[in-house]
Amino acid sequence: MKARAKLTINDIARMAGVSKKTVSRVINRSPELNPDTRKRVDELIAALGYVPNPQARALASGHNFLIGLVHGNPNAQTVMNVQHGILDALCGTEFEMVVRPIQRGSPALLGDLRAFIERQRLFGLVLMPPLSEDEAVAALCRETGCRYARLGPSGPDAPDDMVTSNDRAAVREATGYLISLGHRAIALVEGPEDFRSARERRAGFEQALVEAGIALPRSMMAEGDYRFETGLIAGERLLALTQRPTAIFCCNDEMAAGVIHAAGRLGLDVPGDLSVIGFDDTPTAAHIWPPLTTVRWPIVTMARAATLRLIAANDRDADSALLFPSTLIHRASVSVPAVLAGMKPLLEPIDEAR
Amino acid sequence: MKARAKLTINDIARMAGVSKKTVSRVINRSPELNPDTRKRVDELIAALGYVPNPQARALASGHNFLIGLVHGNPNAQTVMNVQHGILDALCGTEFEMVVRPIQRGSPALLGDLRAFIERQRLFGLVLMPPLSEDEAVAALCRETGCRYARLGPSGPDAPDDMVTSNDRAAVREATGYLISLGHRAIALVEGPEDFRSARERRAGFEQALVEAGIALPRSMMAEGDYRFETGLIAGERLLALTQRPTAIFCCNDEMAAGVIHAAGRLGLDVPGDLSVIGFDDTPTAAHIWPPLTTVRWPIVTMARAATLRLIAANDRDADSALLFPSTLIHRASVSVPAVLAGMKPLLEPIDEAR
DNA sequence: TTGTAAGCGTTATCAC
DNA sequence: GTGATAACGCTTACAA
Repeated sequence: MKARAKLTINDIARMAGVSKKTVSRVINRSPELNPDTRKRVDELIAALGYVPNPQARALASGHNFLIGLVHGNPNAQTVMNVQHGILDALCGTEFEMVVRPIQRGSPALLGDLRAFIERQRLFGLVLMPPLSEDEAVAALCRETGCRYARLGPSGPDAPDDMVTSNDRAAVREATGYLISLGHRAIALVEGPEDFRSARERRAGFEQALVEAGIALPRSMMAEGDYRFETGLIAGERLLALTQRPTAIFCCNDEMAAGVIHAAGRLGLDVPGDLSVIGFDDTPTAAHIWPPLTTVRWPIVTMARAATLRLIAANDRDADSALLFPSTLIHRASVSVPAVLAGMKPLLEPIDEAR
Repeated sequence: MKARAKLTINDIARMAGVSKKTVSRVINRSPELNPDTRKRVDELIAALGYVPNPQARALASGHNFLIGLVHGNPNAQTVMNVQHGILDALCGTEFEMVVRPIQRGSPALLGDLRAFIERQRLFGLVLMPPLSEDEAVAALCRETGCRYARLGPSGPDAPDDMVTSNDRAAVREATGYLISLGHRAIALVEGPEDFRSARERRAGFEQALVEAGIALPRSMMAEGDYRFETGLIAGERLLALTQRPTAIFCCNDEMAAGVIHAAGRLGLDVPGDLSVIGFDDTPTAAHIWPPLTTVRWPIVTMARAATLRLIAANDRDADSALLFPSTLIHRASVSVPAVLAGMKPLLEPIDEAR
């Protein structure tokens, strides 16, 4: 355990009575090696606690044992969750995570990213939305020889190497749940158009309404950008409608919190006067009053899987799942619409999840 | 701009007609250099877009241009804010940020940390609470020659190289505000004892009560650990008291959200029946209903200042402020106690901050 | 003030 | 299978 910082490959080579190249082969798990030699060197390395110097490896091999996380995501909790997943996967390996925020939509994006990759000699990059949806970024990675793993919602336009969750199906289910409770005047607070997640979630919402034969007037759809403030504004507009919605599906939790906020300002009771469902299951969702019914996207698991795939030496390790299921988390922000309260439920009651 | 990845110090040296050592001196801003030579080389470097290879520098010099963020902090938003501040400071420099979570209280902590520092040859470490309060960690940094910057609340036991905010004074002010509104039955939800912030905040609370001559029975103090759930439990206990508090100060926002949650469950109106103040001004604080009055700790600014201090080449840059003021953010979770409502205010009304 | 030579600790090349 | 020897691109002595 002691003096570990001073041990070099030369020490190991000398003590094992082999050349440094052989030790290098052991370290790098080269297939062409006598099993006995490997075992002997491996044991010596373990006994002495030798750890190869990452800087020297980086210089000699041309790539660093660094996984980059580049994000331009507005949601702090999502970024933290992704970091969590990455670090989970990296724990116990020789890799470290380096984080770099980027200005979404900046013209310098590609240049900065290239400089980042080349300068740090990144081993790989984890891309999260909305960057994961940018084909130019993926192309840059391929060109620079930097591996990458993408995280995002599935969908017809999703690349097939992406680690995904099925947002559309999840929202369809959530909306279907509202319908099953008797809601008919259901509004939607959308996310930003340039996020595939926003488009997928809207598609799921629309699909559920179509299947139930419910019309969706334009007035029942409000734009948002995934931030609280836009949820607040959207909520105030929707709740001022003559035909006020009895339920609102929001494309993420922050905006749902904004809608609940708007309801509070107007003196409306949630869920008595208005049911609300969000998406993401951020901590805020559980901490607001009433607790928010929402869709849980298994982002930590997905980030872990993506990272494992990234650092997998062989393709055998990489054949893990690519699609992770989202689940509806039932809390207190949803109920039967007031006009139906006290009446016989239209359908069987829904079991509480978890 | 092109082929920047291929340029080496040798190319620059040859083209500038100097030795590579001279180029190295230019890169490293060595003071002993002919200004003309420096200018000439500098211009060539700029013209060619040459960027020194960080891996080679790391290997040769023994330290990497990496700033580590080690955290065992339970609050995701705080961690994100610190990352924000660090990256702000690092933007435009040659440094990158590498993040590493640690298991707080783990016996392997010091060993892991040492391995991390030595393996990555970290240039410096940003320490946030509660790690910033651990003298053993600071000692380890000194021993390994890794610079460090500490973030945390000021206080009698705070080291004087720490970048601080004055939690005690801020809480004293916040509590004084409650008292000035007429509250007398004021409860406290504490943070974990091993965080100095928790101790300082309690001290500020107690000080305010003492100054106003208000007794603080043990029953009016509830333990918490900075997480929502403990705030919920504390709130339920405090609100079940025969002498129910009319105001509760919570040592952070998450626990305040828990208390508001508990009030909601009991059918109590906030702020009508209960005023609540939190600490941190996380996004959740603004997003819950009612919006939470809270203390804003300038954590992003502090992290930025700490990082600038860390990477400052000369001490001239490091003489920036060490103490950053916190401010009380007035929102809707506080009002005059119900028993006094409608009566003449005891004091002048308080201006809305911001 | 500047240059020369010797590393830093690995991996790559190409013999054996 | 294994081992000399040369990179990798830079910094640090130590000269000049």
